[in-house]
Amino acid sequence: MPSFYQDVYRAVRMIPPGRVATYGAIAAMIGRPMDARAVGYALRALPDGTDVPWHRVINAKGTISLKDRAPNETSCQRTLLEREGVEFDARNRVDLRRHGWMGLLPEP
DNA sequence: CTAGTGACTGTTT
DNA sequence: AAAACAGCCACTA
Repeated sequence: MPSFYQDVYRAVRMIPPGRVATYGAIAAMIGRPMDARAVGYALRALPDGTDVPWHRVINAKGTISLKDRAPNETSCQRTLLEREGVEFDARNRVDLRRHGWMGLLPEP
């Protein structure tokens, strides 16, 4: 099992409720500032029913990815975030200035 | 090993 | 503001 996946999952798990983190933030948190893409890949392979709150991970623009994959899934993610307390604007975008969670603690 | 792909990002048109 | 380009990393064929 690649440690990269475990690192990503661990970082996502420590995201507090009501907050969202960008792929870049997760990548930087695990010590790889330019691995945002790989982070997305790791989350993509994540199975349903996992303990990892993958719905709290969004792209840097504050929008939900997967737009070209399945509108159903994106809607589910938006609903989950709203339930957590995250507010979306008219364009389905999150205000990262308010809900954007900065790792605050870089891992050694 | 090389080549192609992708839940990304920052810079440049 | 939106679209295009290039860069980085992990995975698959």
